[in-house]
Amino acid sequence: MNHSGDISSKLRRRGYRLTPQRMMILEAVEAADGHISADEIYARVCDRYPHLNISTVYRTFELLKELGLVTETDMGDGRVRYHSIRKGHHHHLVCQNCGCIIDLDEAVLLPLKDALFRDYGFDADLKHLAIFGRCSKCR
Amino acid sequence: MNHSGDISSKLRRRGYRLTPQRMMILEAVEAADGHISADEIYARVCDRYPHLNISTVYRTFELLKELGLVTETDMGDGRVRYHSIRKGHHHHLVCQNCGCIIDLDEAVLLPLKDALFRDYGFDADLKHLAIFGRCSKCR
DNA sequence: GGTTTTATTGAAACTAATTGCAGTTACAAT
DNA sequence: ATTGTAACTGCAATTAGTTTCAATAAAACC
Repeated sequence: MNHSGDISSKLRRRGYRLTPQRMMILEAVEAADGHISADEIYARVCDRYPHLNISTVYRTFELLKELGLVTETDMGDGRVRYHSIRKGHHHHLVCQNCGCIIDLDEAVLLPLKDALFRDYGFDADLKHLAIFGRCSKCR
Repeated sequence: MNHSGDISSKLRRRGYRLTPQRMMILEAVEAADGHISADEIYARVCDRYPHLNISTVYRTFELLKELGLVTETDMGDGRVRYHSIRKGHHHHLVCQNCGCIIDLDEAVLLPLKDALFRDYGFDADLKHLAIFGRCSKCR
């Protein structure tokens, strides 16, 4: 269940370091079931390791994103949320009226991804996406 | 060329008021060629009408968005940009490596919009969208 | 025109996120 | 084991955007 080994080497191979802060933040993201905000991670890690700065949390997420270990989604509620990539790709339909969130299968977006690649040579990063609109109830 | 008449009635019909601030902000958005940030609008309007508050700019954009007069796009550079709807719909491919922006025809997204409606009953608001990824040069 | 109602504004406080910098520390090389 | 150095951290300041609230002013009604 513990992946700190391969993450550690993944970091080191690129010249990054595995610090206690990073370990604890990564652990907390893996432990979280679902999408979690920087604030929430900060609060959870602070319980056990009080001397942590919120900016370190943001910078760690930046790094984890770069390494492809987490994805970032803006659900439109004013705070960005993060999600471990090991828990699978998925997307969201966010209703602008009632705020409900519908999980979306990746397959629906594949035709778009293909079209962008074919027509524009653009490799779209659709790992995590939120599409806004109106759900069936609110239409 | 002047639309303040029909905008004025559009506002009043919904119980909103046409204030000098709103007129000047809307004028500035129409005059801008392309996407413009709240800051830039604020600076431009302030030249002629110095007693304007930045929060009024944000609130006005919120309102104009609601009325469907402008759209909002996050190009990923840390500030949201606005665009008059009268200058046409379009979308963007934003390269996460070199930062270049490719204009995208609306038609490419129609199949996705249709699929979301058909499969999920979700009416996606794809008026303005930025898709991130890697352009042909940076792949 | 004058009065009233209530949407709107400006100012200031606040939140989420980012940045610059000086001091610290992981870890590779000795 | 010690050292050198570049990566990293905490702190404080900054930025984009939002919210609160008292004062103001559109526009509807007389």
